[in-house]
Amino acid sequence: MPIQERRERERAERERLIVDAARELAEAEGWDAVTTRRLAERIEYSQPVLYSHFKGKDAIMAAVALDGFAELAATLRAARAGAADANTALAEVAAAYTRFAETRPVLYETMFTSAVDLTFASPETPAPLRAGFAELREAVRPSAGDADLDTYTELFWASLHGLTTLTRGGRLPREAQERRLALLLDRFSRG
Amino acid sequence: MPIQERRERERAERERLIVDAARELAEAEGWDAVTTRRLAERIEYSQPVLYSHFKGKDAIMAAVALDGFAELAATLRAARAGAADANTALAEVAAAYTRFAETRPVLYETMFTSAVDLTFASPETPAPLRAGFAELREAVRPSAGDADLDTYTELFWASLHGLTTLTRGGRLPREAQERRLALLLDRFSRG
DNA sequence: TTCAAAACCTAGCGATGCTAGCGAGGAGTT
DNA sequence: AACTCCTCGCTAGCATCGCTAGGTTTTGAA
Repeated sequence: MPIQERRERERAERERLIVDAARELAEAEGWDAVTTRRLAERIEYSQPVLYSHFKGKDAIMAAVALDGFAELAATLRAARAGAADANTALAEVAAAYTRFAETRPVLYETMFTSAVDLTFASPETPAPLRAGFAELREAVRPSAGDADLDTYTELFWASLHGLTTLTRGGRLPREAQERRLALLLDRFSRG
Repeated sequence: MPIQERRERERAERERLIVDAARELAEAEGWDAVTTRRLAERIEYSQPVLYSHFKGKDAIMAAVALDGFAELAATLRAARAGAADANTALAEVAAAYTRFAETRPVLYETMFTSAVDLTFASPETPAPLRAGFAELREAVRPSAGDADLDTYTELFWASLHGLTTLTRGGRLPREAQERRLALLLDRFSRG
């Protein structure tokens, strides 16, 4: 029955519409400005339609976060692929990471604040998260030495994450960010 | 006129009452459960009294955050003071930091989420923030080498912060936290 | 004792996330 | 082609939120 298929397709399209609209609004004005009423108006449907797709506003935020992880993974992949040797690859990946967080602050915050309770290095982790983690792992692999690779990757990710969030929150002076990154790479490059 | 003094004293006491009650409630049930109505009931005053002390709920959260920074600074100081040599001092400080974040998750999150827009290493920074930063700086000083000390401290702080927030958010497996910490110390201990 | 000025409370506003319940219109059956 | 059913999306409304206006009580001084 192709009718059922068409309906499912249309439903999927509308779900995409919701997530994209939510992300655009959030990135432009923050999540407080993304009310269910505004979001419904934006997609030209009524409010309750949102709840036939998502359990609530939190679930919409989680969907946006997942999109963000997919985009981050792609960004890191591109950065790593375009580098000549291992050390510049690591530097490029780190720079791409902070650039990503800097240019999409709301999206980045959503990715790490929303109630997605899944770990990075786990089998049941969503694919985009695993992909991003894998990119980082390959980037740090040459300098891991005899340390456990996953643990080493986690620490590197945590350092990048700490740098970006503290800088974004105004806790660290933004003008010294490059020096901090250089220091980080210095500590993580030499095996 | 001692009457005026008594009033100011009572006002200060009540403000303390508000902040403490807010913190207790938040640590027990999260900030969403800290409504202005519940908070007012808790301190046995009416709602508008809160607004004669603070501009809004955000300001109350900021006050709680500042208390948290003072407590963190004291914790770090105690950890550093009780260590024999430089390397164990650094390890003790790092352990105390993550323990602090682990045992007071809501407080810690408040400290870094609330809209306090002040940097660590700046003259106009509140004292508790400066004190905490100073403790970290002294802890990492012996291993800073020829790197800029403030930048080095900021990177160390950021790494600790990233580890705690990612672990708390469920992004990193909790059972490997000690190994990550050991790896961090390994990278930051040798000058 | 009177009076002005704080101090504080009751009541209510606008907005939020979310849901109940109804009506229209397409899908399937005879 | 007519009828039934059921999915879909809407209107309307609930409970609760942060916050504020306006009046009432209490307080300290004349």
